[in-house]
Amino acid sequence: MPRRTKAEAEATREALLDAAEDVFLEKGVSRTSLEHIARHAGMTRGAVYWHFKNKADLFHAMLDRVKMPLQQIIDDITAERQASGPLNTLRLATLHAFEMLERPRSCRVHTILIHRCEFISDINPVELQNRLASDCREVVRRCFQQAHDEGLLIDEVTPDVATLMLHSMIGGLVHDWLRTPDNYSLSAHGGEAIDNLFYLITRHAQV
Amino acid sequence: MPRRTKAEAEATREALLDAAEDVFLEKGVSRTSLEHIARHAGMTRGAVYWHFKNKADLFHAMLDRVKMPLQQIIDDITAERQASGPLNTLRLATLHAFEMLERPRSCRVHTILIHRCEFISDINPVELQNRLASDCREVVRRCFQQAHDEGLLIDEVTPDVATLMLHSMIGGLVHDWLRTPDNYSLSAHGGEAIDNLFYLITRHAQV
DNA sequence: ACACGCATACATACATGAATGTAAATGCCA
DNA sequence: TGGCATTTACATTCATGTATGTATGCGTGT
Repeated sequence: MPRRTKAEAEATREALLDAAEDVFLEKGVSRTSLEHIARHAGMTRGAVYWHFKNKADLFHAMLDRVKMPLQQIIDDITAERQASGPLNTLRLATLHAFEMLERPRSCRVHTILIHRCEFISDINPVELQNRLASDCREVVRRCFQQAHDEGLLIDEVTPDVATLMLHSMIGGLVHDWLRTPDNYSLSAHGGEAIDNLFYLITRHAQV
Repeated sequence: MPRRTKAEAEATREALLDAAEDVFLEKGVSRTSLEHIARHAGMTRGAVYWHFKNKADLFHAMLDRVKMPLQQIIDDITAERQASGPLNTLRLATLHAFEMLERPRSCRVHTILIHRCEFISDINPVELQNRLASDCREVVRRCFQQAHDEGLLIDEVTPDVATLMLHSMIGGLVHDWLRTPDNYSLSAHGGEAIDNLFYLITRHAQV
């Protein structure tokens, strides 16, 4: 059994995570055995246990390889708050999250999270999503509140309604797209829907 | 083992399906054993196998107990096409689907389908959802096309964009709600978002 | 109405395979 | 040489599907 360098061990760990992405995506998390992941990576099951405590640990490590789209939106909003106005901030943050999500690994991992897993030991993917959704909704609502206070939203749309509409549309676009990510571009289609929504709720100068 | 009457046997079958809903919801489909379902129903595993071929068969029977929200929308649109104008037809169909989804069994079964299962033998829940989504999108798009042809949509919104927005919003609202169905009313919140969307895309008389 | 025999609707037993986690072995390199 | 990063071996549990057992309902004939 050749002893490995640190770099080689790290490469093994990455190979296992890559394999997990592929196999989880293909078979779903529950029906994937650690043996299968190991073989897919050209290793044995012992190597999986050397690097990860169990399937849940492996799953967590896989999730940590990407940033959640809603977390991406929160970060962008927080970072760009003063940059280009609240509505544009929101819009750009959403479009950016779509772009990030279209990266192969992000797409894979999020498909697994949304469509390929139920519970993993003590991990509840639904709660994970819920927490992020709540956080994001709050950040978005504050941004819409600011837009409203600055008179940028049309009168008929409150910050709460705007938040509800944007948030649900993002969720629907992402879930739909993740079901068949090769069929169309999230950025293009999703971006179009989002741009239209912002157009509709934005107060335009009267001419 | 006393032989049961036909009515009793049917009651057993229903009890098993009820148990499946409860246990699948609690533990996810993959991690639920048929033994657990049987016990939950006060039966043994033999009873499950008498009534259902396997877990997939049981799962299918459970799904057949409810109508999918998107199928509900398709049916309503098809049935009410000439009734009250395309936009109102769409709107009412959507609100109706939300109402139906709020029924306890519908809520349970859809939560299981969306958030509690990966693959079940040869069943792919994602494909199931995809097929319905495609069908519904097509029906909705035709309805929006009709509205557009009758000059009911504002100029800036094409039937395709309207379809994309409505469809993704419905999806997002439903997915979000199913994660915490006890926290708020889908009909109320979802209905509000939908009403606002229709308000925004409808051409209003100029005064 | 009653008796009989078959079939049903379960409960229980059996056989098997798969997956997990842990322990022990391995070989190489710092 | 010791220890690391793996491979291999071991022990156990769980879940599945199938086979078998059981007591009664049901249908039919008298």
